[in-house]
Amino acid sequence: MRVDAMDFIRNMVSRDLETGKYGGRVVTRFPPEPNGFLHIGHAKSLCLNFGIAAEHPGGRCHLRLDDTNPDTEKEEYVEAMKRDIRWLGFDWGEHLYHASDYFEQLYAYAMVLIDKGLAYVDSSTEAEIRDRRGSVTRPGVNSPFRDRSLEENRGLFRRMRAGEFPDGSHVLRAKIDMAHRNMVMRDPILYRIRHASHYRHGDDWPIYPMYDFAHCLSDSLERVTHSLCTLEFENNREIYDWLLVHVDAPAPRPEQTEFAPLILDYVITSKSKLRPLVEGGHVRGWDDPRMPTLAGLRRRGVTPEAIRTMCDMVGVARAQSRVDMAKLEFAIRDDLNEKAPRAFGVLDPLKVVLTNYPEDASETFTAPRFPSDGGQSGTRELPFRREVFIDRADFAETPPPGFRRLAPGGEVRLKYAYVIRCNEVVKDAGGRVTELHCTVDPSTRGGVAPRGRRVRGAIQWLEPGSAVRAEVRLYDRLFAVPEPPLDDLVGALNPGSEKVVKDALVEPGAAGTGPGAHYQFERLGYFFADPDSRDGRLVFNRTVTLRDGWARVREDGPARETGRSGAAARAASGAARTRPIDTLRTEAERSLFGDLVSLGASEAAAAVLVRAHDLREVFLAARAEYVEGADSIASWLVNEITRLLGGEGGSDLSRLEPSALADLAEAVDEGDLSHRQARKVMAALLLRGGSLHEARAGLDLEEIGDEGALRTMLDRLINEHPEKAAAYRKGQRGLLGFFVGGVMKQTRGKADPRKASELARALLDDPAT
RNA sequence: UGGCCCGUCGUCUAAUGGCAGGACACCGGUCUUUGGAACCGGCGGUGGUGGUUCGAAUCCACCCGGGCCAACCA
Repeated sequence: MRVDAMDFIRNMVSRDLETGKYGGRVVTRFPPEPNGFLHIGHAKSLCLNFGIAAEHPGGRCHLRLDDTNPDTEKEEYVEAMKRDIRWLGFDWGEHLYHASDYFEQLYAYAMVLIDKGLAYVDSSTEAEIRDRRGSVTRPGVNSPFRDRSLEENRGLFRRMRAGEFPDGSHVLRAKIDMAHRNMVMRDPILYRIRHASHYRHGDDWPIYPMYDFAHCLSDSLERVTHSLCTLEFENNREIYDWLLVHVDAPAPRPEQTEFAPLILDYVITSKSKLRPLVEGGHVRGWDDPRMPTLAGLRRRGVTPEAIRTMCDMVGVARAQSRVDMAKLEFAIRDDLNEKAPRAFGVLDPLKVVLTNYPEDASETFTAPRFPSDGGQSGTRELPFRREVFIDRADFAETPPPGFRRLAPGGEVRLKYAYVIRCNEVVKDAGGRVTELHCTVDPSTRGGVAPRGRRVRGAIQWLEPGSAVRAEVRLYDRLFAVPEPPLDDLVGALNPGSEKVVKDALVEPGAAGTGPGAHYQFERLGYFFADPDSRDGRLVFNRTVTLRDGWARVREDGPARETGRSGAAARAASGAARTRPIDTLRTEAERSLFGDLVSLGASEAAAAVLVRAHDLREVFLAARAEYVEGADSIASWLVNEITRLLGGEGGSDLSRLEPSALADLAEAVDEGDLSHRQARKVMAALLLRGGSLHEARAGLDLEEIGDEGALRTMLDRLINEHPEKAAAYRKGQRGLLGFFVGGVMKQTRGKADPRKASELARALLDDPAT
């Protein structure tokens, strides 16, 4: 299952391929720090990075261990990560890298920065550095070591590398700006001294590069094209680019793009938060089937295909989001439905004596391994005798309305065997049901009901002599609440997240099942043979239950929630009308606002001009040349020009001649130029300056206003889409855009949209026109 | 309190100024030797207020809500 939607990152990659930005190369990377286990959140990144690489001929995805912190990293994590990535279905081929292998080159790059006067050795204490960094609202102050000479910095940094200084005595910092609005840019630390043994390089290095320094340069060294990371690194993009530029990294340089991390309801992925759960014995380990780690998911019985499908379903975007567990569950069931053979399992056995079945008789029924609607085939054997066990949950002494299973005096189908009727309920002294006396209907042998008989319920059963014992572990979500509070995870644990059934029964065919087998125990869910299964002892983990329509009916009481949607509720509460002047805070602003309005600007435009003094000056100058057009001029400035200035194109307000703006506004007001044409002209004016006349001359401003031509196109559209025309006439006004848009498309944007729009409306409203 | 980012059905996500669409969930139906699967149908959304435009989810402004940033972690 592949959901074919191009996300914003794939769009960007396609665009870069078209423009030849990277010479046709597509190189991504997956850069985990080997300090823990990979989890479901990593799966999204894995799918994205490896997915994009696989979608392009020659594309590559590097596996890079980001191992620049010797304190936390271990080889065993590297091995675990490789295993998990392969299991998920991805292959880095020969592209396995380690940031720690770049230490020598990184050191050389640091020297480049020092030589350029862009990095210095700071000998302040950690606390001093922190204090001098300022805060988000307060600028920082320069370190007293900031202006050391090049020689001094070079010497100190060399000695740092030589191991002459103790931990914490010096750091290397970039020299940027201690008052920078972005905290990351306030002279970020590039290197720290750490006399620790690195898992790969032992004691070779007493200094270690920081993430910001190592990451962009590692990307560059590997000639990565698209460096994809999660949203929390947004603020780091600025230092990423700064460093590559200032060390003169070769172009084209890698570029960082951020996407929203995968956050699942009822799940947390923070390694540091998960650790206490493992160490506190709240779970069976990092691979506990309730853990969000890939190892845990695997042990739960979740398949790599299911995880990949879920990632596809979730998509990739920049909006913060929380994903409903139902998506993962859907993906799991969707995959396992095709893969898992069916078997009978009884969790809580209840004895059924078939009083009219001969004491010494027995027979064996054959059941399919997969339902007839599934792809695979095969059969299994089910022995049958006078005594069988059914699940206690499939009997109700006083059945609720709609109950389709066994009840006193009622019938149920023992799947693939017989329809039975319950005649007597036997209880112990405590009133607990101990066995049921039933009779089989011999005419239903094989479980088939004769024509005309409708037996709604069909349940699984097992013959005790042949059934095999198994331990079954029923798993549910680890946490009881969708957003577990990080400060009290233990308190948020779901007490029912694991229920162990020691003496469950499974059908004889499951005997000898080795770890790693998937089953669907009919009507119970999907199960996975745990690694604890050995020496004939069977342990099954419930991966996920089956979708259960009956449970929904039962649990949804009469009071279903029918509250208003969030949006409707919000709309009802807020919604105060705001006038432009109300957005102004000071008296001076309001006074200026009044002046602008009296000069002819609209209130909406005036409120913006009050705040933007550069636009205001252009307004004043242009208005002086076209006084009656003050309103138009203000509007152009506030809407179109602001838009162009905010875009990528390199527009510059200083290039705009006020007189050209005045001329343009006048030309539009007098019908000499359509608004659409004027927008093109405006873009040129902001890019290249000059007069209106010059700008117009350099542009193709052809506009098709010929009614006959427009009419021909519209007639055809209406004839080709009679259902749209009818819907429009029925009140679906939005469809006007379909017809106008069609004309615009056909003319490659050259039709006069106003005329096309008017004509379309006329033709649709009155076909006889 | 500063900077940056983000708000589209309950949830996730499309629509690159031109038909607000898909998936999951939910509801109903058909079918059924799994209250499963499959199939059919339904419900349901552009955070708010103004503005620009022939036309706004998309552009502009303000407001509201959310996230990230002040490790010698990544």
